This record gives sequence, C-alpha cells and structure tokens, in this order.
Amino acid sequence: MSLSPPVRVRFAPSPTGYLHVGGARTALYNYLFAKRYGGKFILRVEDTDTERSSEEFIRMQLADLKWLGLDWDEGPDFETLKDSGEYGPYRQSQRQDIYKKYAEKLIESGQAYYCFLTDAEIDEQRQRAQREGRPPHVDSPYRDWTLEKAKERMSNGETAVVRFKVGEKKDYTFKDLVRGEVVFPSDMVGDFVLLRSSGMPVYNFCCAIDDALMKITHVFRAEEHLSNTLRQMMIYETLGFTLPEFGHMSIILGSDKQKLSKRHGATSCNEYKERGFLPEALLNFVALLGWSSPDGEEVMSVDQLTSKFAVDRLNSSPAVFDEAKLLWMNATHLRALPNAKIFERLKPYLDAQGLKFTGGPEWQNQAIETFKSSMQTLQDGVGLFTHLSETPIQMTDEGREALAWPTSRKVLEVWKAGLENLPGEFLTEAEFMELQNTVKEKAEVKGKQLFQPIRVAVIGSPHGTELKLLIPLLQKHILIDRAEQALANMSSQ
RNA sequence: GUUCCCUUCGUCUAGGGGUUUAGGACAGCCCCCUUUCACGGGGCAGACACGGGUUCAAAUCCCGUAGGGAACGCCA
Repeated sequence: MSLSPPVRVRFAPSPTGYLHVGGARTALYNYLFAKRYGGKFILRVEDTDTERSSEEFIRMQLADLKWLGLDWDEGPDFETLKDSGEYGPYRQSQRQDIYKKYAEKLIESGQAYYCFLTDAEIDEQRQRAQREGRPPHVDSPYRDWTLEKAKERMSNGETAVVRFKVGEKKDYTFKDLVRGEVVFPSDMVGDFVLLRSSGMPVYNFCCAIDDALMKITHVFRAEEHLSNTLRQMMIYETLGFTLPEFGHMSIILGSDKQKLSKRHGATSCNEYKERGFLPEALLNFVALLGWSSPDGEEVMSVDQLTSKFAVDRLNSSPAVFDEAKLLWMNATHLRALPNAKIFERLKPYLDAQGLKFTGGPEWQNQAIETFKSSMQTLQDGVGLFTHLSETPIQMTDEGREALAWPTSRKVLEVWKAGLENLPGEFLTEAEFMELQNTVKEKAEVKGKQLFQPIRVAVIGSPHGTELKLLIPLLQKHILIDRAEQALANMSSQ
C-alpha cells in the first residue's frame, strides 16, 4: 500500500545525550509508518543548540538507532556522519545559510523584525505579565521599528535576535492524526524568536523550514511539541509552504506518573542495551506504549509491527513505562530465539566480562538450553555462564546455611572423592547421577540434604539450575576446586 | 495565571450508544508440574475519576468539576 504523494517521514533528534526510550518510540512509529506505506524514513539532526550538542552525541544517537535496527533512508551515516539523500545537509548546524535566507525574506517583508530586548527586560516583562494574569508574552518595543533604524543600531556592533511578528488574532486549526481536530488561538504565543543573536536559528524555525524543504508529508512526534505546532503553522503560512500532517503521541511517564526522566532509573536505550535487553524486545515494548495491534497480539517482531501498524490505533493518553513488563517482553523474545542465536547475542556480553569458554557449538547449545528458561536478560545469562567459568563463586547466606547442616561435610567429602575418581574432562549426565547415588548411600542423606550442599559447592546458592543439567557443563577440575573451597569454608567456621 | 492536551483493573490496553456479569497482557495471589529455583499449564482477585445532561438505553455523545501533563525560552 502507498499513499500519494509518497510518504516521507523523519525522526529529528537533538544530540544532547544518548537516545531516550521516548525517542526510540517516536523513531519507531515514524519508521513503521514509512515501511508500511512504502515511504522514506529520514534522519535529521537538530543540533542548533551548540551549547548542548556535540558530534560525539550525534554518534551516540545514531549508534543507538542502528542498534535498534531502525535504519534510515536519508541522513548522516552513523559512522562517518556523511550525508546521503538529495535533501541534505541533514544536520541543522550545516543549514544555516538556508535559514538565514528565509529569515531575511521575512524581515524584508515585515513579517519578522530585529529585537534588542535584553534578558533582564524580558524577564521583567514576563514577571509583570504573570502578576497581572496575562500570558507571559514578550511585547517588544522594536516591533514597529523600520529596518533602517534597526540596521543602524546594529552597525555599531550591537546584536539582535530576529522575532516573528505574530499577526492579527485568529484561530489556527488542524486535524491531528492522533487527537483529531485541534484549535489554537494565535494569541497563545507572543512574537517568538527565529534567529538567536548569534545568528543561529531556533528549533521551531528550522523545523518548519526543514520539514517543508525535505518534503516531509507526516510528522509524528511527542505531545510536548503539540503547542509548537501553532508557531510552525504560522511560519508555514507566511512562507507559503504546504503543511504536513501532524500526529502527536502521548508522552511516556515514570511509575510516579511524572514525565519519564533520569530519576526513574534507566531511560536511555544504551542503558537497556548494557543491561542485556534485546533491541526487538525494547521496540516491541515501546510500540505498545500508545499503540495496540488490531488483533490484540502483544509479542511481535518489527516485521509484524510493520504490517499491522496504523495511525488510527495510536492512543492519545499518556503511558507509564513499566519495566516489569519490559522484562517479561525481553524474556519472551529471548526464548523465541534458537539457542545458537542466543549464544551469539550473549557472546559480546561474555567477552565484556572477559569470560572465555573452550566448549564448542554442542556445549554452547547445551548451556543455552539449560539456562534460557531462567534468563530474562542477556546479563542474566552472563551471571549463569560465570558459574561455568574459572571465576570463583559468590556464596550466598542461604548457601552458607546449607553448608552448616551436620550432614553437609560428609556429602561434600564423598562428592569430591567421587569426582577425583572419574576420568575425563567433563562428567556425563549418567556419571553424575551415579555419583549422586553414591553420595546418597555413603552420606546417608536424601532430598535437599543431598543435592543442596552439592549445588552450593557448585554455584554458591542452594537454588538454581537442575544439577544433572548443570554439572555436565562444568569442567571436572572446576567442580573439584569448588568442592575443596566449600570444605575449606566449612572448616574455617 | 493563560491556552492546549489527557483521564477504563497497580501498569499497558480492548471496547467508540444496546453484542459487556467491561475482554486481554504484565505484575500480585493460589493450585498443578517439579528432590530447589526457574520455565510451562490452570485458576483467583482487580477498573469505566466525579457531577450533571442528551437518550427508551451511556464506559461509549455533550457540558462542567477535579486530577495529571504540555506550552507560554536567544531548549528541543
């Protein structure tokens, strides 16, 4: 299916840090919409805030997007930052000539003007307006100055911002794809800044010009931009551009119902990546924050999301980011993967911890098969695989309790002796079962008195993976070392 | 303060006048499976913010109120 004119959507992050999960959702919806209707997904970098933006941040954002698999058709390359696409440059900091040209056009036609108001003056105006119960708009005395007069004042080096001259009061109406008809009275805003005194343009101005010049047909963005739409509509109107369609989705909240922010814990995609979340799970989860599938399905791949995506199922009320559900979503996506794939995904996380394993594909397969039901994240996998490495185990309090049982010493002594008598690098499941039986008879214990001390001597905790599956994954010498260690611990107490 | 947006189980949501004793998912609780922990299976509990209208009929439409959010920046 395709729409005419051809769909062009964009994601326009401002590079002031890692990609936020809210940004990921915005990017995803735009991406899905483009794919669904055979359109183009454009990436534009809104780096006009030179104080907070940096190339480093751009790279971080692009790397996060890349990790999520949300590939863009036009925009900077994620490594070289070199543009591809015919509507570039795609970084606003490199489009200043364009903005300047349009600003001059507006100044010359009297629809914008130079303003010399200082911060202090503006602040005072705002406070007075607040006190008197008026909207805190700037009321510039320079509004009606002639261009000559303003230029004269600037000729001695004084700088000025360029403000848009808001016209006579009227209503601006548009049909929001998510919210339906939205009406803004024009006096909702005062004369707003187009160009900073440094000459650098401001968000609303660039955004309007770029969306128009880049032939963007649909703008899906967060609700916080809803009221910006008014200013952008004014710019579109005076410049004679055709308005794109807008869809403002609800914001994402933290568990305290406040806008999701750092104090809620992880908010950046990168943090979720590091904590071992799968990109497809994170995408699936955020997709459901404000959108639902027509068939009620919840667990979906990006391809399935693409084929089911439609704007009429976008929800306009805010959604709380529930990490418990994300965890479940991640576990579900993880378990759906073939074992070899899971290992492949886990590998970088193991490497990062310096964990090396000599086991081949069959060993890897067995290990994943054994552990996957208790993994929610890849980091859980790291913890589990650590048990299989030479890394010394961490003893839990419960573990110590189990070792303190009167029968535990005998169990471990027999266990260790039995291990030492066995040939080969690894135990087979059958060998383990036999040895466990020997321990049972010689130590005269059964049930948890039998297997919990053994498990503690292997992983440090009485709870965990079934022993007959776990033991064959461990090299015998590691098992012996750990049995010795456990026995040593017992004597020292 | 002004303008705009939002309001269904704890959370994400379905439902958009009668099909609803308001459905599903996560979390919670219980049971089964299980020599532990998980996984898996089954079950229980849990919501239409409030007040007015419109209508034979309202979770659904309208108006208020309350609560939350956004914007009013030389942030985006």
